[in-house]
Amino acid sequence: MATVLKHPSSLPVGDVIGALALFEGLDTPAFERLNAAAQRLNIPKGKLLHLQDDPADYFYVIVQGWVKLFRETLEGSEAIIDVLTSGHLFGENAVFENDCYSCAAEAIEDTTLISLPTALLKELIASSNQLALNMLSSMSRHRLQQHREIEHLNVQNAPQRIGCFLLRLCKPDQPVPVTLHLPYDKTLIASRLGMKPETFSRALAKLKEQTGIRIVGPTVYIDRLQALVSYTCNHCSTSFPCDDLG
Amino acid sequence: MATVLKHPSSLPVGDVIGALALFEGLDTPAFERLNAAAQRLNIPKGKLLHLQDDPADYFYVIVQGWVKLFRETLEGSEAIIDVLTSGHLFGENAVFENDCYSCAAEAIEDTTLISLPTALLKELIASSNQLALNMLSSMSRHRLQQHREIEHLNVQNAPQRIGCFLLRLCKPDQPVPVTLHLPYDKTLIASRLGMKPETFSRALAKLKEQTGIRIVGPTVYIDRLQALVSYTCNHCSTSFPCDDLG
DNA sequence: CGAGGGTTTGAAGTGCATCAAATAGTGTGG
DNA sequence: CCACACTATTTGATGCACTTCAAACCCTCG
Repeated sequence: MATVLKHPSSLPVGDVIGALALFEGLDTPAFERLNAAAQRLNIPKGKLLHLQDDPADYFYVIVQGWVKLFRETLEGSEAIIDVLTSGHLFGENAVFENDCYSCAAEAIEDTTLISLPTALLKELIASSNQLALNMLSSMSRHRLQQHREIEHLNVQNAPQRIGCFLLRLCKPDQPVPVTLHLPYDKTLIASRLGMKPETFSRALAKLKEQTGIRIVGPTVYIDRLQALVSYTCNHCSTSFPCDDLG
Repeated sequence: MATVLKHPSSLPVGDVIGALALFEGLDTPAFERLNAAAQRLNIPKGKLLHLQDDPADYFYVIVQGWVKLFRETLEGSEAIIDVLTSGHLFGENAVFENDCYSCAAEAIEDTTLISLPTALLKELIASSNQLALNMLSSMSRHRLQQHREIEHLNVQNAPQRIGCFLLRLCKPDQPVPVTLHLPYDKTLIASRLGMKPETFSRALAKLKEQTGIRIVGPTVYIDRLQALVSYTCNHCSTSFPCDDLG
């Protein structure tokens, strides 16, 4: 397991925090306090950040890298709840949950985080209505996202879930043909989509055959976007481009 | 389809609103405005309340009855997102979503609702930090609930999902042996748990055989709670009693 | 080159869906 | 109170999708 990160971000902590939608419109004193309490962390791939039900003293902003949130059963099987990257937060809703994390979190790539005390967030939310509103809006987006997740698990089959995953990687203004790079291991994407690695591999092959996409290692070429959309989105209540979390 | 409700609730609108955790600690003027804008609605079973993406002028409090929230695909298959009853709210997060509903809603039993204008909620949230905090706490609970839902779909098989559903119907202090009444149609429970009615029927039979529960029509007797818990909860990260939404 | 993890492929099994039909339950009008 | 219609539920037979177990392949990195 690497201890040296490949691409440590060098942005000042304040800039990262300042760019977050969550802290938009926050008054200067509050912002200063956040800034003073923020710590930058470099986390190697594979490192466990916290377990479910751990006491939550800090929440995190991802500067760069990837983090998976998951729940693990007594039997050892795990369900991935979400996989997050730059600009996303996690652990922040512990504030409303007995101050414990509701999921375990693990860095799945070398990752740079900023940690902030949950106690401070709690205090600031209570005193700043602006911050509370931002938080509400962020939660609401997540909630919508979760609704979609549940729908996907129910109504889409394996190749369609993969198609949907690929489409959500497409930037809205990207020119056809689209070239994508899978953001993390196929095994992990599989788990993220609620299937086994073997199933993922076979389902991807089927998707390729059905929609004419080409796959070279971790790179995917989508020559006919429309073919992918019509194979995938007819089985979903939201159609492409289904705007993802900001 | 009945037009007359069986058990129309007769509680004054103000009492119902006043009892909601969402409006706890709200100041009197705000409360008065809500009260003045509230309307009681008697909805017959089967009535569609709104579709996904409909403009959301009102959100609703369930006084009594059952409402399902769902998403429907172009192909006609539907995914149930949640099934709600007395004291639950729905439609309120449209406030953060372009003022449109993110799910369709349908009364699945004769139901009494109170409708409130989303515009008013939006305004009150912006001016009352207390209300914003209450809303955050409600959303956070829902979010946790959704995480569990995703986990269940991923790691539990059909009989276990049913077992989990039954356990969540048990009141925490209920004496063993427990007697439960299924709150709505088996077909609907099936869909709620992401399976077909035929599968539900067979899975329930299997659960019965495995855990010694007895089933008489819509009534379930749980003689050995522990048997049910151990069959069900070992495959989940949360153990009984997994406190549900308040 | 060789070790180890990620990925693919093959063969066999399981769980759930589907289609079809029987049965039970409920509300209706006579 | 009964016969009927209609819906909810169960049961049976069959098929498909996904999983499981096993082995091969590939790629990276020391």
